[in-house]
Parts: sequence; C-alpha cells; structure tokens
Amino acid sequence: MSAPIKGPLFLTNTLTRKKEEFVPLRPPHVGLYVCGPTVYSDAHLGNVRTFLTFDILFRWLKHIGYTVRYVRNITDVGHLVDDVDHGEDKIAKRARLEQLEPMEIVQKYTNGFHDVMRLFNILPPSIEPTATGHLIEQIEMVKRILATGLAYEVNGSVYFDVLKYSSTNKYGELSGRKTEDLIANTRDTEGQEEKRSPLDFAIWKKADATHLMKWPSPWGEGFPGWHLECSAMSTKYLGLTFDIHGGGMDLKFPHHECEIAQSVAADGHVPVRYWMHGNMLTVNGRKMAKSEGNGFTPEELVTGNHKLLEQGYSPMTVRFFMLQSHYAGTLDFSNAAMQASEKGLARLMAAMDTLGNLKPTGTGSAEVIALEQRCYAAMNDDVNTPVMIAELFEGVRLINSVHDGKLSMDAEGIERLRELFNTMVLEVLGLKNEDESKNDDGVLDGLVKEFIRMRAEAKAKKDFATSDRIRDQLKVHGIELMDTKEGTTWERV
RNA sequence: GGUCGCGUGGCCGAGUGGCUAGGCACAGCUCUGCAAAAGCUGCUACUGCGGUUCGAAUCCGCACGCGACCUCCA
Repeated sequence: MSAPIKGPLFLTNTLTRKKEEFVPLRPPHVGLYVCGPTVYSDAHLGNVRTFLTFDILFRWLKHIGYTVRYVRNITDVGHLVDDVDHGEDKIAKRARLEQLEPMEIVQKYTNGFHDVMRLFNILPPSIEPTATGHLIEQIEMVKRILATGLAYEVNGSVYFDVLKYSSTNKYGELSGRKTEDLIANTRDTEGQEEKRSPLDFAIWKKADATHLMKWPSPWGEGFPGWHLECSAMSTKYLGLTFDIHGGGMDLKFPHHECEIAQSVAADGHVPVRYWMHGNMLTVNGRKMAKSEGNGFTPEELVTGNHKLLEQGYSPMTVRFFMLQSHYAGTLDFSNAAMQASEKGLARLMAAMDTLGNLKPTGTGSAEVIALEQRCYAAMNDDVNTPVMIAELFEGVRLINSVHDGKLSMDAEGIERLRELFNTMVLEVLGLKNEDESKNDDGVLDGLVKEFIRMRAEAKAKKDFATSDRIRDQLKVHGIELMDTKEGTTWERV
C-alpha cells in the first residue's frame, strides 16, 4: 500500500483558530484546494509567498506519506473592478486596454504565472482548473442553491440570500463576523438596488450588451459570481467535503466565507475541514498588493531594476528568505533581510557541497538522529520552516566540525546526514543550488586557472610581489581568488 | 467605528510558564607569506505599567504604537 505516515502533523485551522492534529477524511488520500491567481496582470512577490506556503505544505504532505490531490485554480473570469457586483470585469478591462481578446489576456498572464512558479521552483498542482472551463458546474450549482430557496433571481441576476441563510446557518464563522455588524458597516454603493440585503452577493450576474465575457444560462446571458468557481471546482474534484482549503489571508472575507455558504446551501455539506491562510508580504510595514502599487515583479527582483531594490536577488534567495519566517505571520521585505538570506543560503549550500565529499572520522552518529527528529518535529508543528532551517544550520555546524576533524562521525551517520539534507533542503524546502552556472564560461575559466597557476609558481618561489599583483589585478577585473585547503578557486565579484 | 492580529537583541526572524532558536552584522580565534574566503567560539533580547504565579518575554488587564480585513487583491 503506502509508506507509514511520519506524523502526526499539526496544522493551525483558521476556522477554529487552533492548532489541530491533521487527520484526513480518507487516508492516505488528502484533498487540498488553494485559491489561485486572477490572470489579469503580472504576479508579484506577495502572490509568490502564498503559493510557496502551500507548495511547502504539498511537498511535506507527500513526504510524510500522503497521496495528495492538489487543486489550484486559475480565475479567468468573474472578478469585477469596482465593487463586488458592479463594474467591469478585470479581464475584460485589461483586454480593452491592451486591445486583445479576453482569452488572449488570460493566456498571456497564465503563461506568465507559470513562468513565475517555475522560477521559484513551486511545483505544479495536480489539477489546475479554470473558471471558464467549469461554467456548467457553476450554473448547476446556482440551480441547486435556487432550489433550496437560499437565492433569488432579479432581472437575470441571481443573488445569495445571506440573511435567510444565516437564520439557520453560521454565516461569518470563518472570519469572525456577525451579520448585524456587517450590515452596520455596509456602505452605499451603486448597483445594489436589486439585492434584498447589502450582504447578499451575486452568484450569477446578468451581462449587458457590451460585456465581452458572457455565457447563456437559464437566467439569460451572464457570467458567474466571483466566489462561485472555487465552490464548484473544489466540489467537483475533491468532493462535497474535503480536507484542506488554503489561500491568502485577504481572501478570508468575503471570498472564503461565501464559499462555505454556497456549498452548504447547494449541497448541505460543510465543504472544508481545515482552513489555512497564509499571511501577507509587506513592504515598509504595508501589505504588498496590486492595488497599493508597491509590488515588484520577479523579473525586477532578479535584475534589481526597481526603486525599492538595492540589488538583484536570485529566486532561491527569495525562496529561502520567505521560508525563514512562518507562513502565518506577516513578513516584511527589506534589502537588509534579503542580503542576510543570500549569505545564509550560500552557507547552507556550501555545507551541502562539503557533505557530499565528507569522509567518516571515527564513530558516532547520535547527533544526526537527534537532528533528524527535530527536523520532523518542526515541520509537523504547523509546517514550521523557520525552525527547521534553524535545525539545518545546526547540521551545518556538524558537517563543518566533522570536516575539520573536530567531531567524529561514522559512515552510517554521514550517510544519514546526507539523506536528511537532500530530503529537507532539496525535496521539502525545494531549494536548488544556483551557483553551478556561475563559472560556466570555459574560456574564462581556462584563463583564470592559468593565472592561478602562475601565481602558485610565484608563491612557490616566495615572489609575493608577483603573486599579490596577479591577485589584485584579477580583482580589478572582477575576478576574486580564494585560497582554500584544496587549492585556489575563483568567482566573479 | 467593528472584527482580528502583532510589538523579541544592531538588523531579520522563531519560540515555550522555569532548561532562554537560527540567519545576518559584530568581536576573538584557527587557517594563511599577507590578505580575502572559509571554519570554530562568543554575543542573553523580549513596547510600557499593573496583576496571577515559587517563577512570565510566554497567562490576564490597561496604555501606547503598528498592521490586516470590513471594497478587487495571495
């Protein structure tokens, strides 16, 4: 069958606000749904953080022995520009601005999104459904909700009746809201006159003649409400009730709250057992958001070509930086923090190299076993990557101490340490060594090696004036020499 | 205004009622012809004021500061 589960795993369930032991509905299978991007513009770094959070969860669930079906959607219709139920579709707006067919916009930014995911080594989900590909399922769901009397049709639009629903169900449970408070805080906005209550939300919206993205339905030409796709698609692929639903903190209300209501209304089942919400990436203490205009694209990040960036940072530096904080807390982006991560990651990766060539120095491997246990404990404690990384640096110390002959370790211990690092660093954290391509210029490498040879000869003759001149001049040209026990190496500065 | 959360050493960032991560920076040492690089070692913080407790950064209350959501956003 399957390998034993290396658990138990504890996750913070944002529905109960408690850390709970994770027990799937149908072990060893796990159903995981994460709200994906709306493909109307380039993904920024804040988006990356959320998908990275659930990438780690996906990797960890698989690692400890679960068979995971990971569904992450692409929203290619349904989100409106101004207000929930009023205004222009974001994708249609973009299409108008760029003078493209809406589906060209969708394709363009979907491709871009996939490029970004690949860049940061975020694994593709098992299923990546699109909203436009599931219109029939969404229309069927609207019908089921109408059949229960928890939605009503007005002029070709269908609205969810929140007050009626909340008279027998808990609306607001996930986000900790009360319907009275919500009503008290409602602002008057246009296009609300069709609704019975300002809390009601559209599950199907009538399209006017100029609307580009519209489909026939029992209520006329229109398009699905913006919360509906996730309910329809998660149900289709994961069942009426499934294990984990994730997304960014900012989707908790109203998006996820509405998802719950829709599923309960349509199918009579609470859809999700464990809700998980990743927290925001901030810049100077403020949320990075498309609407704030304080985001930068991955391309700008790598090149450093943005006013917030002092230099470029590699994708793995960013990945490592994000994993050094816990997903549930906010993380503030700064150049100083990025530079610290860059160095830390380099040290971790250098230790990986050292470990590859490490030779046994005697007996003992107790430290490795203890380290291994602490790594598992950290990850099983709400996917605590920062703690695991801290443990891995303890491992780095072990590796270097054995390498320096200051600690004795037998072959079994070294092998176990290798396996631990390969598993945790490469497989679970998904970090890759980026340095290999640095000295890939064969001609340059040959030239520099010739200089290194000349310098070694000069040094052998105690002609330090010459050897130092070679070193200094190379540095002027951007080549730094480093003397190690194994000989001299070089890198570009 | 409502709801929720946060405030940790020079910086970033974990965490538990007592044993007090980790990274970066810094200092000392090792290595080295010198330097750099690398490694090792050191560095004891928890917004303020009360309270609970044998003991709190960790629990409770208040104050101050900050943020998120309440409108599209990961």
